[in-house]
Amino acid sequence: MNYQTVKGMRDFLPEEMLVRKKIFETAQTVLEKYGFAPLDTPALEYEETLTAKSGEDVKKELFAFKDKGGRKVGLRFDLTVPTSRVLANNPHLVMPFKRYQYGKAWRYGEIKKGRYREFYQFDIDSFGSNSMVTDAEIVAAVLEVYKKLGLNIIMRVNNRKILADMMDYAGIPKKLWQEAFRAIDKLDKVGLKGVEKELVDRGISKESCKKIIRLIGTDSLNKLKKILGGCEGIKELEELTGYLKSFNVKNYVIDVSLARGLDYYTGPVFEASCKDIKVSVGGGGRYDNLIKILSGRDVPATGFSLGIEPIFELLKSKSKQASSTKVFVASVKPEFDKKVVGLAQKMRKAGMNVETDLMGRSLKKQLDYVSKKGIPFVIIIGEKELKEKKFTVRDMKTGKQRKTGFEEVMKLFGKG
RNA sequence: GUCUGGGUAGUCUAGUGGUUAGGAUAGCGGGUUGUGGUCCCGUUGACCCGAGUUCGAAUCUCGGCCCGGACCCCA
Repeated sequence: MNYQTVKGMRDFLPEEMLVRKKIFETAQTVLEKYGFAPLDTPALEYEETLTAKSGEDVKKELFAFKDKGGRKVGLRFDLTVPTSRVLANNPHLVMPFKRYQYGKAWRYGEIKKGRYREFYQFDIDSFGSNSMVTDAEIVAAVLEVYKKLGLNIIMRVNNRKILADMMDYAGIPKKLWQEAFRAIDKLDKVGLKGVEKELVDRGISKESCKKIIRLIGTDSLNKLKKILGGCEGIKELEELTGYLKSFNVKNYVIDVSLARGLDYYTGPVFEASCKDIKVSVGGGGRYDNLIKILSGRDVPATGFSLGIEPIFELLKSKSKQASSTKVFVASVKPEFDKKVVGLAQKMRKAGMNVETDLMGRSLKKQLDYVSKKGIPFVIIIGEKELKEKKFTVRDMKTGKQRKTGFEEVMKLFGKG
C-alpha cells in the first residue's frame, strides 16, 4: 500500500498547523479591532460564476468537474470572486462592508516552489468607500498584524494612476501598459538596467525607456510632481500618506516602481516585504471596477491579501513548540492516574491547556515526551505528594522544582 | 508552455548487474524500583509503479506517477 496525496496537495502536521493557526488568529484579532468581520463562502461554486468575467488563464487553471446532478461546478481559485457574488446576492449589506476571509483556494496549475494546487488565502477588503482613509486603514491594520507576528516589515506604496501618467508622459501606447508594468515591477530583482532591457524586449521604444527609467529613479514625490505635473495619483498618494500619519504608521515607503501584476488595480497599490530577507509577504490595492464587472453592482473596493505561505516560512523556523499544552500532569505510578486526570480536568475547567499520559509510561518516559513536545511545565503526582497534599511543579526549562498546594497551582497556571 | 535534474524506511543518505540492501536521525522499548533535553543497548521500518532486457535488476531500457531547478506566465 502506497497512497500519495493528490499532486500539488499537502498534509499539514500539527507542528505546522500551530504556526498557521497563530497567523490566522493574530490576523483575526487585529482585524476585528478595526471592525473587519469574518466571512466564509463555499469551496465549490458553479463554474459559470467562477469563469464569468475571467480570462482564459483562469479557466485553464480551474479545478472543474460535474456533480452527480450533472451541474458544472468548480473549486474557487481565489476569495475575491466568491465575495463579489456575496455582494451581488445580498443587496441589503450595509456599507462599508468590511470583511476578512481566510480559507483554501485551488488552482490546477504548474507546481513551483511555494506554489501548490491547494493553498491558503487570507484576504482583507473594504467595500463601498472611495476615501483614502479606507486604504490607509487597511495598511495600518495589516502592518499591525505583521508586527504582532514579530516580522520586520516595510510597506511599499504606490498608485496606479501615477503609473498611468508615467506611461502617458513616456508616450507608451495603452496596449503596452500591462507589459511595461510587469517590466517596471521587476526593478527590485533586476535593477534599473534590467528594467530597461525588459522594456526594450517587450517592444517599447528607446525614447520611452529613457523617460521611464528617469521617473522610476526618482525617490521624492516633489520631483515627480515637477515632471508629471499635479496628477490625481499624486494627490491620492499624498492623501493616503497624510492618513497614514494619523494612523501613526511609519514603516512604509513610496516606491513608484511598484506596479503589481494584476491589471484590475485602479488606485493605490501596496506590497509588504520583509526587511531582512527580500521576500514579499503580501500585497493589495484598490480595485474600484472589479466588483461591478463581477456582480453588476458599482462598489468601490480596496483590499489586501496576506501571503500565508511566505509568512509561514518565516515563522516556522522561530517556533519549535509541537503542542499548545502548557502543563503536563505526570503520574509516578499507574495507581495515581485517577488523581492525575482529576487535577488535569480541574485545571482545564479553569481554562488551562493540560495533558496527561495515555501510554502507561514511566515517569522518565513521560518527561521525555514532555521535553520532545516542548511543553514548559510538569506537575508530578506520587505518594509523597499525596501524603503532603501538595504538588511538585517542575519547570522544564530550568529544571527547578518546588512543591505547592492546589490553590497556588491554579494561580500559577491561570491567565498569564 | 519550453528546457532540465531527480525518486532507497517519517527524514537524510550508502550502494551503478549477484549485498541477509548498510548507516544516521526520528519512532517504540529497555539501561530495575520517582525525574527529560547527554550516553549505551534492543526493535519497527525502504529500493515510486508497470513493462522490457538478463540465469539474475535498487542498479540497464521504455512508459507512467510524483518531486525539484531555470525561463515564460501568473500571484
